[in-house]
Amino acid sequence: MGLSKTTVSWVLSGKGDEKAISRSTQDRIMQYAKDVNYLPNLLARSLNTGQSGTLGLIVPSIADSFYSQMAKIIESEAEKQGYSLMICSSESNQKREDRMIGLFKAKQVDGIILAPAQQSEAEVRRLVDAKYPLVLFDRLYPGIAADTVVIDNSEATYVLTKRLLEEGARKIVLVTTNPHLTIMELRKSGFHQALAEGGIGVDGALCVEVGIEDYERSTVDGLRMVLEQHPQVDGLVFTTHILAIEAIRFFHHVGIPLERFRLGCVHSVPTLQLLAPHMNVAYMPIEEMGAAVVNAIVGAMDLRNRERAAREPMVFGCRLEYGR
Amino acid sequence: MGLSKTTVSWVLSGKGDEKAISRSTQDRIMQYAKDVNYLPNLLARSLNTGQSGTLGLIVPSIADSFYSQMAKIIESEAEKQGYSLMICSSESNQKREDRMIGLFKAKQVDGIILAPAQQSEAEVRRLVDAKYPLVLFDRLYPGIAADTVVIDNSEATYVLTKRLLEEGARKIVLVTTNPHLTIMELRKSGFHQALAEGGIGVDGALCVEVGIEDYERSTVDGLRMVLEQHPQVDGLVFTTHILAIEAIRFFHHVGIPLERFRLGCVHSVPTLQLLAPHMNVAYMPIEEMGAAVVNAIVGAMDLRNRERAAREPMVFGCRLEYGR
DNA sequence: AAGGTTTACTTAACCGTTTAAGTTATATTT
DNA sequence: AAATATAACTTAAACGGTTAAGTAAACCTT
Repeated sequence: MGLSKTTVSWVLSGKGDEKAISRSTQDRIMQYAKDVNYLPNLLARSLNTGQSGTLGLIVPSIADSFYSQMAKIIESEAEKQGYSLMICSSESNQKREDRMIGLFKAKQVDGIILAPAQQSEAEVRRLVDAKYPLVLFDRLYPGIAADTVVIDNSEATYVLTKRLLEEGARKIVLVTTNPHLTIMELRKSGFHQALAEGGIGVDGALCVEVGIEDYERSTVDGLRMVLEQHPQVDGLVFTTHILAIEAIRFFHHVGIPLERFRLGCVHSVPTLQLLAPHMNVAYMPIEEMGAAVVNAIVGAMDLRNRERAAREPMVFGCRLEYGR
Repeated sequence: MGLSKTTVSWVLSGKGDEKAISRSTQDRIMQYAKDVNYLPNLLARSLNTGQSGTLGLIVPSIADSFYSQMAKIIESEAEKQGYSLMICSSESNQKREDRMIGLFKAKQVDGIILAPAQQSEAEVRRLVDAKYPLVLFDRLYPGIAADTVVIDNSEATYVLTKRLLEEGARKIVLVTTNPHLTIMELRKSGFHQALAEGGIGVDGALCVEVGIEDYERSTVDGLRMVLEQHPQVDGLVFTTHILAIEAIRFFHHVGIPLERFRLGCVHSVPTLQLLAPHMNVAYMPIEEMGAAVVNAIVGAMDLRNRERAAREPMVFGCRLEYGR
């Protein structure tokens, strides 16, 4: 074209007027770009500017409806802010997660949004120490000063359990999983608190802890055992929809009518209320949390290398929907 | 360190011996890399090598369980082959999809895996013409010579419909959506063929076409209308699980017992068989399709710029699971 | 008419890698 | 002892952009 790449770069990035490039040259460049379907090489641009315009999202399982919905919201929120999103699924595997964090760093993503697989802190702490823009969600790391977005975990089970008590349940089982996660401890403590306030001793609190691998069998075994030992169980609180579905499957299978139990569940899927119309559900506010996550990561990126105040987790209340 | 970056680059990329770098120097470099937690800048590497080691995946909706499961499989298959995956959700929006294709090209992804939002060919054809490595799935473009992975769409509804006929259904409604998609035409034609072979005139074939936006209302309205006009309907074939779930919700809501109908559905979710135990389901072989997609894209990348034979779509049969 | 501004560009360095093509000192061959 | 090979590196260019600094001509000022 007989023009330096500087001129072309200026024009294409909209600095033509500012840099006093003549109208005719600008038009010529724009026309040519259109003709050859020019697309900038974003790798080159990022290498130069140090910003990739990409956020990384790591979730335990993209096939889980909660995380895939979050991913959807986060992607659209990120797009609004001019960022694109790389999504990876750690499959609840710490090794994979660590590899993915490394990959994201190597690919120079501007910030990482992470719902960690386990409660392990090592890699998370390294990110924080390196002042890498990071937002955690659906997990709590009490000792780590990273922005965090969570639901009010103890409140969710607290309100659900209270509700079951109001409905007349007297012998309630908590069905939970991943007990090493802080969020699950909190869900358990909300359950306990409601029981205590309801005049039911926490000592007698029943709890089925389901292993996350082979949770199908594990749920069935746990339920069978607790129901054998405590036939008078009349309420079930599930800490996640997956457990509720497995339990429903089990009850269908063995022919125990669901109506025998008052039910509560943290989070849900569209079919759950069809399966158990009297299920009380604490819905996670996915849209709000997705927006909060993206706002937080953008904030963290703006403040990169400046001092960040150690912030309190952003805690979102759940929307309660009562079963009939 | 007092060494040229060439030396360092060679050692770090494992060419130390080949390039005759002394053991002590190699050790020193490796040790230093470990000490400073060195991570290569993959942008720079990609800029240089022309390969980003990244595949792009665009699905109509990452929150849809079919696509999120596919995404999960594709990601793990891609990882096996040494590629990482960028996932984007077009939200069934052609503009968004086009933007994402552009973004992927600009980010120099090595290949694009696409389940297009609409039947529109323009952008897809441009990719093919530019010999951009591309694999399509869950969509058919009869005129386009790109690798394609689909289920046997007409077979799926054909077998399901046959099954309903065997079960004694005589007045079967097809509940479908997105009629402009070739895959949906095929599903309809499979339905028609089974009816014809079953001695039921295709002329009398009933079909509810649900709009994809506000499909909840649209499903309800369509079902209500067809049941009013044809009270003797005794079978329903759904071209996707979403429609089946909405229909079940509707029947629950208005108090029509599901058992009145023989049921069939293309694809399913774990809760569907709980909701309707007599639902016959044509399961998409997600693992196989995911592996096929990744193998195809890797093949397309290897052949980049060489002539590619115009290939037939890779058609996968569905696994049928009969309701009880 | 000398000096200053503005217009319309170009040069060159840089981002962090890879890689073809040197370079220098030492070891081996004839 | 001269020629040749090998070991152990270094130099410089390239990938495709961005950007600070430079330049030459045209125009404006006093």
